[in-house]
Amino acid sequence: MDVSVADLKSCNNCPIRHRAVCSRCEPDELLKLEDVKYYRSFQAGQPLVWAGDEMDFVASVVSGIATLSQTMEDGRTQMVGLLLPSDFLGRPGRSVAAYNVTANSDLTLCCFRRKPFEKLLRDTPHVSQRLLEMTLDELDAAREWMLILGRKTAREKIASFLSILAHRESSLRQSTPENGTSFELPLTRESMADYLGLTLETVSRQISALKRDRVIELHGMRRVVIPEIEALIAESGDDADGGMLI
Amino acid sequence: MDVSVADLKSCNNCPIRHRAVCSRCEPDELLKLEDVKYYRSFQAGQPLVWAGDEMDFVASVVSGIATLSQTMEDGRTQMVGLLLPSDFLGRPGRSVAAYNVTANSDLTLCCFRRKPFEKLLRDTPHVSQRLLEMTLDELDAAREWMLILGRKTAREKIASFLSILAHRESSLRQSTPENGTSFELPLTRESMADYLGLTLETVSRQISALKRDRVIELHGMRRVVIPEIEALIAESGDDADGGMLI
DNA sequence: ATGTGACTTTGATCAGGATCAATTGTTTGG
DNA sequence: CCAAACAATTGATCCTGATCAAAGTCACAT
Repeated sequence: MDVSVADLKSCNNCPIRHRAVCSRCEPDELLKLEDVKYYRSFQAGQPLVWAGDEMDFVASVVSGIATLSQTMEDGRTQMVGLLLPSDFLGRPGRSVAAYNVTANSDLTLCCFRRKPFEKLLRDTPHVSQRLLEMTLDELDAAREWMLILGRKTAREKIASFLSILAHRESSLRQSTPENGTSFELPLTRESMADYLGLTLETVSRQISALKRDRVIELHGMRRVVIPEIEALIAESGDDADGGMLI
Repeated sequence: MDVSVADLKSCNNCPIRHRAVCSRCEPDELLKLEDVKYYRSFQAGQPLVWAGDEMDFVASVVSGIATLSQTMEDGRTQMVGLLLPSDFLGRPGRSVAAYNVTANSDLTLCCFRRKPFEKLLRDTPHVSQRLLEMTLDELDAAREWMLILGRKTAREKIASFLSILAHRESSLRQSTPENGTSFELPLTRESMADYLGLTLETVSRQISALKRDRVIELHGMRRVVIPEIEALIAESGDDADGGMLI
């Protein structure tokens, strides 16, 4: 799924064209966007912005995974956002980053200079409407996440996270999760811990426990197979299906 | 701070006029809003909507406090939103409520029928721009809240919550929190527990502990006095000041 | 192949908060 | 003024997940 920068001169064959903040744009609006856009790439693990930094751009994630996180003085870290391809980074109207942003894999961003983008936001309703929609989706995801953080047990947290990933995996194929679905874990144990408000040891133990109980299979350390999606959802503590956060 | 429905026929003397979703509207836009608006009042404790219900309106909170919460089958509850006067309830483009909404005090809403409001959103940029801004603020608040839920100790959670309230209290007076600030707790111990991902017993114990340690004073069960705001913030685990969520 | 460093697993112990249970305090309405 | 319902406090005990520690696995460069 790697996308080389060379492929991206034009928006026409952009892989996130149909979901990103620009998805509703008419051809003439796209032209205005192209004027202020540029691509940047980052290596896995690289910090992108620190909370408090000046940030003179906003961006769409083109490929790879970025995370937003907050850190307390003593080092405790909580992830507060997971940015996947087509997700939007930055806040119009604010020039100072509120969170640490890290490239969790090799990452390509489609950046827009902030000032011109803000003008566009005022002038082209298709952009601001899409951004509103995306922000509302993110808010829903954040609220689902709050239930996970505040009320779920460690096992339920892991099962919820895995069923979110399974759901997203199958939604890429425009289907619903089915038995035998498999995917790569996009995060290390430590990042999962920061996502779920756990320690990395607890994450590891609970993954081992789910494996022992035959709820999941592990092939290598990263590839997960879900033999029975219903069983996983049952472990997540959700009645229907573990929230379609992402 | 009670507002009788009779006072509100016109938007001109509306108490939330300057902060609500309508705050950027021109007089002619306000007229369109007035066409589709109506007021509803609820008593303290009354459930307003259940997750899954049809919801044919969106609304601004005029006075009182409403909460959004999610419940698991076994009854575990997590509050995911706290709606204060001027906050917006409901999601344009979605007719089914995603959360339980409860009136936590006597409550007055300024409701808009959903369909006409959505049309307005498309036609009047001032409304959609303001809604985007409010949604981004809510997302920031949700992310601050995620740090509290995922990584803070019970004592830090209570201290964070109290310093948020202190901050909001003094922001009503357009100042920063100062020593001797006092305010009423707007929630019961149980609601605080649902907010913070704790049990009501732990909430009670930690409030008692903060009182014992002279970080706060309690006058009656609900009125809190903060003798030294810095001391409270230090207990919250935040470096600067415990997040200006609300 | 060997070593290095990052990542992961597993074990032993501890502590913070949950749970269960009993009182006490506060409103409300008769 | 008292009963009843609700809200809050406090105590005793238990258990989940954190912490401290060690060893195992993997990818990769030399």
